[in-house]
Amino acid sequence: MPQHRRLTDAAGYRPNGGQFHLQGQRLQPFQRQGTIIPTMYELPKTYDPHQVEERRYQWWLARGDFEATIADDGRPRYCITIPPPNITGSLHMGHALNNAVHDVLLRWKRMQGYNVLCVPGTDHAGIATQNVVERELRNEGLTRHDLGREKFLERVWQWREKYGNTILMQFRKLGCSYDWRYTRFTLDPEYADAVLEVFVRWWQDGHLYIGERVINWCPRCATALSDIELEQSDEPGKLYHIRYPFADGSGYVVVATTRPETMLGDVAVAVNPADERYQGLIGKQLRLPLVGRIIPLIADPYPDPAFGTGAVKVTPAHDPNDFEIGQRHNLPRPVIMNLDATINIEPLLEVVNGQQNPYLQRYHGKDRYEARKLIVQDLEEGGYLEKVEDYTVPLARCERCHTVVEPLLSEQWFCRMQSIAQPAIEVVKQGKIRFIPERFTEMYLHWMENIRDWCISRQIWWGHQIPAWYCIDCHPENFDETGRMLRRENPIVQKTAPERCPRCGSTRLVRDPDVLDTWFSSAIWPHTVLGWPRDTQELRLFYPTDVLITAQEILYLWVARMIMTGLYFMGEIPFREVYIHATVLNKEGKRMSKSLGTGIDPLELIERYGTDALRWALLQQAGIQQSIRFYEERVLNARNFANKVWNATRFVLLNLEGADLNALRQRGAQPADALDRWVLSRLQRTIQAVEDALSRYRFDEGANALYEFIWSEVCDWYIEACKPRLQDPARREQTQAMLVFLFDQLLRLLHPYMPHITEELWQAIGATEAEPALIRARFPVANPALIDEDAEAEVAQVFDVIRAIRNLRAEVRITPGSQIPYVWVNPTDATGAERFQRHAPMIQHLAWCAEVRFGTPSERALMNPASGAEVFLPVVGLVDIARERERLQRELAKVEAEIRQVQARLRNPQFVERAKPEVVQETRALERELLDKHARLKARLEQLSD
RNA sequence: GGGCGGUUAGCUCAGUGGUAGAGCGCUUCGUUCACACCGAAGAGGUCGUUGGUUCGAAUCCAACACCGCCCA
Repeated sequence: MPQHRRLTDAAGYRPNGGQFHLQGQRLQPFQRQGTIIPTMYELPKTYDPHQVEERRYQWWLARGDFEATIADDGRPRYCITIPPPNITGSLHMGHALNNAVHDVLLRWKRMQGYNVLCVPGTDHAGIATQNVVERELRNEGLTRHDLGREKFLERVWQWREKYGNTILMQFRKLGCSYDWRYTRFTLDPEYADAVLEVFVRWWQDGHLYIGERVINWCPRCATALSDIELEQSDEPGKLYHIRYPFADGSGYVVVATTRPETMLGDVAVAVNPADERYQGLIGKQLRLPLVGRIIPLIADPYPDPAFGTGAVKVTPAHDPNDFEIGQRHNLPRPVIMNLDATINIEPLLEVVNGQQNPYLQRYHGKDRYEARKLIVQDLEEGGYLEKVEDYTVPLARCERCHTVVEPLLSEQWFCRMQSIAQPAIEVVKQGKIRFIPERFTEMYLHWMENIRDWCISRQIWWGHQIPAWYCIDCHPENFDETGRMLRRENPIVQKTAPERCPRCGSTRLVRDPDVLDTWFSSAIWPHTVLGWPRDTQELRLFYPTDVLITAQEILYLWVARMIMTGLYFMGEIPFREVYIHATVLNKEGKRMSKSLGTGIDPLELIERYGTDALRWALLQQAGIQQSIRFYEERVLNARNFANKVWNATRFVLLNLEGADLNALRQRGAQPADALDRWVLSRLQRTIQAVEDALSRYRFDEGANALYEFIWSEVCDWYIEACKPRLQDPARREQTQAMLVFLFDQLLRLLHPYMPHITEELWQAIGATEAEPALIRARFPVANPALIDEDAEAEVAQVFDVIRAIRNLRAEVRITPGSQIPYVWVNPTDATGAERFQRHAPMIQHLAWCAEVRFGTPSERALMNPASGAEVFLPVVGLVDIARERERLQRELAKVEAEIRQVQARLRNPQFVERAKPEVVQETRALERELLDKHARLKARLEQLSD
C-alpha cells in the first residue's frame, strides 16, 4: 500500500516554478474519492488564490453544500434573508463587508450542525432602475413617453434580464454560501402577488388613504422621493429678509427666507404666541408684496422667537412645516409651481386681480431660479428687501439626478403608521428583537415613537402598480378630456382588475398610474421570500429568521418596516437580532464614492489578493464601530496571513512523508510534555475566544484571536520547537499526530473567515470519509479540561529565557544563523532549575546554541536577567566592558523606575487594605521579581568594575 | 437645534478599574531545508483638555474642544 504519492499522480497538478498548471477542467486537487490514501502533497511555496477559490466554490456548489434541508431533520435551524441589493448596483465595499459578515455566520452555524438557509435576491429599485433605462433611451433620442408604459416596461425587463444578476454573481466571488435555489426578486410574480395582498389588506383594514401632503418632488425625474432617495447637504446660499407691510399702512413685519420665490404662495405670517414683539399685532392683516394678497398675522407655536425676527412666512403648499401650520389654522394652500418647477400663477388669479398685476404675469412659466432672480429684483425695487445675507442652506437633492428637490403639495397614497408601529415598538422594548450594537435600540424606539405617515406612491412606471381603479362614470369631473386622471376618489382596491364599477356598473375604469415605493415591497422581504402569503414548509421551518444584517442608513426605512409587516401579516417578529455593521470609509475617513473616485473596488482587491484576504481584512475590523477606515495595505497584510497559514500547513504536510495519515488522525493529540500541553491549552482558549466573539458579532475579536494564536504562538514557537522532534525517530510520530490534530482544528476555526484556502488545505490534512468537506465539518468545541495554567506558566518562563538569550545575541550581532557553543542559565530557584534542565534541548534549539550550561560562568560573558533565571552569553575577547556596563546601567534604570512605581503602591496602606487581595499578592510578587532582577544587575555591575 | 459615536505609537486601530497592546511604517541584523507574502532584536505613547469618584482611571462620572454619523 503506497504510503504517499505525488500530487501530479493524483490530481494532475505539477509544481513548476512555484506555479500550478491546470491540466484539464475535471481535475480537482486534494479532492479524494472513496477510501483515504495517506498522501504527501507538494504545495507551491506561495499561496495562489486564483488556483483555488473559483474551483473550490464550484466544488461546494456541485456538492450542494449551500443548500438547506427543507424538512425538520432534527437539526436546529438557522436562517438569514440577505438585504436584497439594487439590480442596478455593482459590488462596493459596503456590500463586501455586509456579505462577508453574512457568510461568516452562515458557515459557522453550518459547521455547528445547524440546518442553514440563506435566501439571496435582488430589489427592483424603482427610480434607480427606471433612470438607468431612461438614460439608455436618451442616448437613442427617446423618452419613456415615446415608447409608452407597456413598451417601456418591456425595455426595463430586458435590461434586468441582461444586467440584473450582476451583483449576485459578484457575491459568489466573495464566497457566499447562500442557497441560490431560493434567489428572489421583488418583482417575481409570486412576490408581486404578495405585495398586492399587503396593499389590499391594509386598505381593507383602513391603514391606507389618499391625501395631500408636501412631499419631496424631483422636477427632473417627475416623481415623489422618499427621504432616503435624497442627498442632504449644506450648500452656500442666501437668506433674504423681506418686509411684509400691514394692510393699514402701520409699518411692517420682516420675514426671512432662503426661497423667496415661494412667497407667491404665502397665505399668512406666523409668530410665536409667546413672542413679546408681536403682542397686540396678532390678527392684523398684511399685504403680501408683489402679489397684493391680504394675509393674516397668526400665532403658532412653530416659529422660534430666538431665530431672526421670529416671524415666519407660511407657504402651505411648498413647505412641510408650513403645511402643518396651514392645517392647524385652516389656511388655503395655493400651489404656485408646476411639476417641472416652473412658476404657475393660476391659483392666485381668483384671489387677487392677477390680470391687472404686472408682476405675476412676469413670473408665470419661468423656471424657479429665474423667477427667484426676478422676484428678488422686484422686491428690491419695491423697497421690500431689507437685506440679503450669505447663508448656508440645507439642500436636498435627488440621489439619482442631483436635481434640487422641491417640496410640493400633491396627491399621494399614504399609509397610517401609528397603530402598525405600536406592536413593533413593543417587541423591541420587550427584548424580543435585539439590536447589536445596543445603541440602535434607542434610535429605533425614538423614531418609531415619532413615526409619520408613509407616502407609498411614486409617479414612475417601473414597480408594483397600485391595485386601485377609478370609475370615470361615477366621477367624470376627476378626468380631463383625454381620460387622464386629475383627482383620486372612491378607488376600487383589489388584486385583479375589476370588470365593472360596483357602484354604477360602468366598465369605464382607469387604473391608478402610480407604483408603490420600492420600500413597500422590500418591507415584506423576510416572510415573502419564504413563500407568504402561501403557507409553505419554508415559512414553517425558517420563520422567524435569526438575524438581519445591514447598514445603519436603512434602519428606519427598511428594518423598522420589516418588523411592522412581519408582526402584522405573520403575527410574529421577522428576526430575533439586528446586527448593524459599520460604514466602510477610506483611509481619510471619507465616504467611498465612485463618482468622487474615493472608492476602492472590491473585485479589484479580490483579483490582486484573493477573496479570503479581502474577507479577512474586512472582518478583522468588523465589530460594533460606527465606521471603519479601509485601505489596501490591510488586504496586503491579510494576504500575507493567508500565505502564512498556507506555508505552516505546507510545513506539516512536508513532514508527514512516510506517515500514515489515518493512523495519525486516530492517534490524535497526545501531549508528551509541557510544550504540547501548552499548545493544546492555548488552542482551547482560542476556540473559546472565537466562539465567544462570533456569538457577539465581534468578528474583529475572533480574527485577532486567530491571528495571534496562529502566527505568534503556533508558527513562531510551536512549529519551531517541533522541528528537532520531527527529526527524532522516538518523537516523530507523536509530534506528527500533534501537528495534524492542531492544524485540523485551526483550519476548522479559520474556515468561516477564510473559506477557500482552509478547505483546500483541509482536504489534504483533515478530510475523512465521515467528514469529506470542511464546509460541513464540525466546528471545534473547547475542552476546558485541556486548559493548563501550569503548562502555560512553565512554557512562558522557558520562552522568556530564550528571548533573553536572543536579546544578548542581537546585542553583539551574533546572527541566528551562527550557532554558539554554549550559554549559561542560572536558575533562581529549584523549580526553575528543574524546568530549565528539562527544557534544555528546546532552549538550545530556539536560542541557536550547541549547549546549555547551568550555573554562572567564570569567563567573560554578557548577562541578562529573565523570569526565573539569569542568562549569560560568553563572548570570548569581544566584550567591550564599558559598553556592557552602559547596557546594564540602562537595564538597571528601567528596573529601578518600575520598582519605584510598585513600591509606591505597596507603601500606601489604603492600597494594601482596600485593593483585592490577589492584586496585592500579584504586586508583591512583582516587587520580589523586580528586586531580584535589580540585585542581579547590581552584582553583575560590581563584577565588571573589578 | 436634538440624539449617538469617536479622540490611545508616525498611520490605521484593539484595549469596560490593577505593570499601555497589534498591524503597517521606522532602525539594526539575517536567503538556518514552511514561509523574504519571511525570521531575530529594537526604538517609539504624560491614552484630546479640565475637573470629579476611587487605594488605584486609557477605562467610571461631569464639563469643554475637535472630528464624524443620524434626525429635525
